[in-house]
Amino acid sequence: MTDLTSPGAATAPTKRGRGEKSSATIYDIAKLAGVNPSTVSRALSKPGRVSAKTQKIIEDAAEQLNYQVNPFARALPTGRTQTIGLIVADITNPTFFDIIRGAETTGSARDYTLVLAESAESPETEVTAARRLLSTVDGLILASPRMDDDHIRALSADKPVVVINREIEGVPCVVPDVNKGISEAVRSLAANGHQKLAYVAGPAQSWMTGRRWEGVKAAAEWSKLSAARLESSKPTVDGGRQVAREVLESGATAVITYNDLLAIGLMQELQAGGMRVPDQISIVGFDDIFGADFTTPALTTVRSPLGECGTRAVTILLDVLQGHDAPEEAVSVETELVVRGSSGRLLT
Amino acid sequence: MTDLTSPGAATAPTKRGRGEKSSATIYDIAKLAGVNPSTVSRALSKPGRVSAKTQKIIEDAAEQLNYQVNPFARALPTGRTQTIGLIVADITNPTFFDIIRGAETTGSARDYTLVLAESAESPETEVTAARRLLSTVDGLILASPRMDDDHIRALSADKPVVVINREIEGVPCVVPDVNKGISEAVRSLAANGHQKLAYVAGPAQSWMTGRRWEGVKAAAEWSKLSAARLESSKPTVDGGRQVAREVLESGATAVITYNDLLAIGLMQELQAGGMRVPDQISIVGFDDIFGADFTTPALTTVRSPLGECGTRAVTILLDVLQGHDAPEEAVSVETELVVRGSSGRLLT
DNA sequence: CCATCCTTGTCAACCGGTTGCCAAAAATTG
DNA sequence: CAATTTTTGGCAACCGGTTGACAAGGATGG
Repeated sequence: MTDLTSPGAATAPTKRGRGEKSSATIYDIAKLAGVNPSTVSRALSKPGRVSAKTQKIIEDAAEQLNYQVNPFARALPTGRTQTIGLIVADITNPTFFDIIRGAETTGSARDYTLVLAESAESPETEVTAARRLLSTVDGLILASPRMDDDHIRALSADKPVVVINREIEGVPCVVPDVNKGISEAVRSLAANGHQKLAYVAGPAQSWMTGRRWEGVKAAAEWSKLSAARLESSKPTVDGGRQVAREVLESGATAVITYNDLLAIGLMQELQAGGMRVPDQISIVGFDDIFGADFTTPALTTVRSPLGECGTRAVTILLDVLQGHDAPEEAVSVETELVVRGSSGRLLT
Repeated sequence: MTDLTSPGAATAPTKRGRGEKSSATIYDIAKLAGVNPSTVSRALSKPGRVSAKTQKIIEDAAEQLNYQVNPFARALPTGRTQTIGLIVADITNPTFFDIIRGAETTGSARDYTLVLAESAESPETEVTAARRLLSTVDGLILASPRMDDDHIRALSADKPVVVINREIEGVPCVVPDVNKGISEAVRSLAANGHQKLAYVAGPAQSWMTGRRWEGVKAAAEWSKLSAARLESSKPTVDGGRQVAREVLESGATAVITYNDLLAIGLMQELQAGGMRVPDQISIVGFDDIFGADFTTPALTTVRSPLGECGTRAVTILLDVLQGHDAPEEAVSVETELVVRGSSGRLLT
């Protein structure tokens, strides 16, 4: 365990005259070990470039001085910062929590630090934030970016960029393959006697909302169900409540929503209006966010492995940084239906 | 809007021979403006040190070259990075989501970038992460830290540190004042005819769990209720389910839990066992996390303004960085009872 | 035993800013 | 108009590493 209490009082680095504790530099080590600073640099970062003997001496000295590289001094000539940036559209949206966590954990395991920024759903803010981050990180991950393809390609030309939840020609992407999960959902609904399906769409600028609708449409066709597309005002609990009336009017007995928040809001509003879920209407959400199982009944949902998306994105990014090639095709991660209580047999 | 497409082809900075786009330096600007690099540096960072005329010339040149400072080059001599670190105990714990968001938003507004790390509830990991971050950020925020006071003080001696959700002598802290919220909760329960109260505690190493218990005990005494303390295995939904039996056996008709997750798990388990909430038992959570209103009935809870904690912590940190003094006392933010459906009159 | 090659450490330049010190230029004052 | 003070810009050192070029030292081979 790192010992924080001993500032190495014996052979203090002593740089600033005052009592300030400043960390040791490679020059301090060099002096202590009796070699040239550049040798220290090599010993510490170029394995094999220095004889085992000197290596040992230098490492001991470094240890004794409690040396830590100054990341900025290193970054200046090399450009490498051991840092990756992550930009999410909305920090409050739980969809991103898992992505953040996956990215942080994976990065951390490979000694990279995560730098986080939010675009607040604004394409302009996103571009600005991306530009700002790009200069200080080794690579960038964009989760559900709102800016247009060209901007992303421009960033990508500068430094490695990986995109989550969207496919962009020429940029490595990690995208949940919605088809599997959706067909499971639709098949399950069909098996339970449903015939009229509704899809509640998300925001127009989200690439995913269209993708999911296509999946639903195709699966419904295959299972010989009818499918109607309804629009929501915003992809939140509130938005879900607001679309409830439309859902009822559509006559659908099963609803798949763009995301879980919509599903939860919709369910709350329908239940408040006296509808029984799932007896009278089945509701299936999307993503399996935190809290999806807090509802009564618990929400059936198509799980997107968001955490894995974060993990994969970081992995790809770090691989690219190490000189590997990025996957040509978008990397797809599997989705699956999680059956809970909000969907089931129709009991009219 | 930032124009990403024009790399300034006309007067390209031209540094690396190859087609690589490297951004312009102050030397490029100096040449273009016909002044010394140091003058450029001053014009760009020391307002007033340079005559208005030269200032203008330099700014124009910078604009034309699409100049951006190199943060590392600046950080090297100054130590300033325009960056703050945030360490949370558990990224998956929704309690921290709001803190993260508050911190990111506030920092961003004052042109600071947020660097995020997780300790995975381990004191050792936390110390390591803190050490690693500390060297690259201007200041550090520790949310519900798990390491001991001395380690925190050691960090604090190095660079400004602000702690959230814990009080430590000599370190600026932001702590929700639980008393107001708790007394509201207990008074409300007493008014609803409850007499036996139980408190479900959280993890022992959490400073907050004790604090909350004391609040509950004091408020119960004041309102002439009995209060029993029960232990949970872990502060999660699962932990809540596991403690349900004990709660029943305690004979309490009202429960206050260390956090919302426990409350939600507890409620699910009790309901699964046939108990009616709130008719037979009232449940009050803590924090008002995302999803607390997804349950049926929606959870009554003592809201901790976590987002505000993040905001306040960043504000204090940046103030300190600007030379202001840190508040002597721990800054306390108000908690309040949010009455929803899970608490109410006892109907036996 | 000397020529040759490989290993290993040193020198010095460089990354891109910041800043103390000084002198030239401008402004103020008598 | 000269003397003095205040601005303003330039010089050069420095932050703490990295790295190409090179030479000294050691091992190997003929």
